[in-house]
Amino acid sequence: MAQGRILEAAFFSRPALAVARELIGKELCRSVNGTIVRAPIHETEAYVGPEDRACHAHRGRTARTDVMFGPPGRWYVYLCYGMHWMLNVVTGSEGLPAAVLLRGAGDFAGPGRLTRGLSITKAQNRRPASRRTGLWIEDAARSIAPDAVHQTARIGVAYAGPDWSARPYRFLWSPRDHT
DNA sequence: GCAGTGATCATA
DNA sequence: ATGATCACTGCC
Repeated sequence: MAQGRILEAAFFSRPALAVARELIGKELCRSVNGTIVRAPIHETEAYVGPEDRACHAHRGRTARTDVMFGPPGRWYVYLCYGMHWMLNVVTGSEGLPAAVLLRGAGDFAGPGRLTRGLSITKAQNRRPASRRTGLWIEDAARSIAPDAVHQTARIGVAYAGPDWSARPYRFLWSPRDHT
């Protein structure tokens, strides 16, 4: 299978919502022990900045959220519920904390299953998305029909309050949908 | 429906 | 030092 163009900082240095939408259909690529796995991304969520009450950076710059304040195109990986690694990519301008959570790719449905399936842990935290670090994203050969990308509220963010938790910042690839 | 599991952060 | 919280998953 042909390799696509590797997405660089220019792709990620835009608002999280645009990046989250356009990541649908791109290929998440993981290299472990010389074997490369390419998984089409089918579910993402945008965490748009410090004003976003669901975004970890809403609480300010801490040891954990520091990476979101840095340059775009780096991985933000953190542990949730003591056992699940969550994989995000930092977006937007340096100094403005925002990120996109990768919730599903290939056969992996759910953010915790995705990281487990691709052997992603805190070892990838703060590293750039690049071939060199073994975890990157490529443009896909296939194109996604615009009406195949759906939006819903984000999952598991009720703590953010009715306004922010209801915003349609989750993007889903639903190729078989018909209306 | 809810327990597991441990890093993180606010509070002291 | 302590306790609450948590961008989830799997099993009841």
